[in-house]
Amino acid sequence: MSSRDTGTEQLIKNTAKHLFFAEGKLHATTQEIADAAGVNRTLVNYYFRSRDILFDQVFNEAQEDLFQTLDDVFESDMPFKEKIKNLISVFLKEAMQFPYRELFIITEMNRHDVINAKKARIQKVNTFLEEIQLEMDKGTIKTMNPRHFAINLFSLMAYPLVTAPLNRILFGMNDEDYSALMEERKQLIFEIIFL
Amino acid sequence: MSSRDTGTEQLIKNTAKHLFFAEGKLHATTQEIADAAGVNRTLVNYYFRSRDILFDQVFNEAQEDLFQTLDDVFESDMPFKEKIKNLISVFLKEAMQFPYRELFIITEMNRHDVINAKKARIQKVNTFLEEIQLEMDKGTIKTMNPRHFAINLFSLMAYPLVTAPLNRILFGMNDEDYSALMEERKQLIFEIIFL
DNA sequence: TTTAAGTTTGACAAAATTGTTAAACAAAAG
DNA sequence: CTTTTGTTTAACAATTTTGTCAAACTTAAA
Repeated sequence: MSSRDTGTEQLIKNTAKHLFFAEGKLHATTQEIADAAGVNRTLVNYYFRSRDILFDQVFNEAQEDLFQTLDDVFESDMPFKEKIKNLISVFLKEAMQFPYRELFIITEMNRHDVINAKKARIQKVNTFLEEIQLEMDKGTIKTMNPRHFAINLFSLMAYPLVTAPLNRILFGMNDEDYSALMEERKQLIFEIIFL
Repeated sequence: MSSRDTGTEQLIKNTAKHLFFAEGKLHATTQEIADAAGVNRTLVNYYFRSRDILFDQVFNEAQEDLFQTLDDVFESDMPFKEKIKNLISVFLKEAMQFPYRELFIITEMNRHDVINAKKARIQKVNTFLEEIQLEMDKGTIKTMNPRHFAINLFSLMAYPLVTAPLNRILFGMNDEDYSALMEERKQLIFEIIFL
């Protein structure tokens, strides 16, 4: 860090994340980011050199944050059911704040050409899948390809928040009502996934 | 139509839809669209006047197509379970071809300021919700807010296709394997939703 | 208080994207 | 064949977005 830190660099980055992940403004311009942050646009270049570099940083941190959250949950020493309950609680909380984070990751992957994950990452996923398989063997959850279990879990958590603007309209609900509906899902998803 | 139809207008629109809905290139430029269609860029202006108008048309048609698909399924005269089986089959097929269509709708809604649905549309949704409620009363499906049932259903169908690029990497699967996994879901989702 | 280093700003330049126009072209109608 | 009408193209213009730079500013250290 430099000798004098005004927090502007973080402010810009956080504002960008808010526009991308929270508001779903997936193609915000540097001007829009600067305006939202209340700073001069050239500061984006001063701190990040270019728009692309800012995007890359946000992209990488989004991935790291997501993986960190999942790792924290899975490397904790709990019985499987507890882990899942915890995962739902933690993930849904983050997803309610940043519903479009995964979407941003996906669309950025589509813009460039798809990257491949680190071996360590894939290993962790496999460990999770094995843990799921173990539960199936125990009979706690319905038998299927463990990937389906993981896919189901994340679909049930993430998608309703992505489609919130559309759902609110179709269901005739305001923000508050819809949030309440999402809260209910913590319990509901757990019940669907097990049993 | 005009006296001489070269099909170029449709070609441009279809190519745009393919970039947006199939490839997830949610912010393709007119040049990228023209290139993908193999036509001169100015034809986009000739046929659509402006980029915005093209986007608006694609947006409206995406919504119409989505709703039409759902209406066709729900206004058909079948028992509930059959309808759902049919919905899964039809929707998943479309979603495999155009995984990002709903996403495009959502992000366009976020770019402008959210529109409100026609009353007729909301009425149809309510009819569907009532039908779900009826099934719950009959005991065919787990009792919950019918909106959850609808949300669960669409989440399980749509999200795995949206996150395909990420999932393929994390699960170490190629396109073919992942498609096979998605095929399996037709049956799987049905089993999760009922019971 | 002067200096030095980082920060912020506005003016400007460059690049990317979109839109316009006139002319060339192609095909159907007269 | 000529005319008419719709289509396509290339050159150009306008706009939007991004990037650069020097000067002004601010604060900490000398």
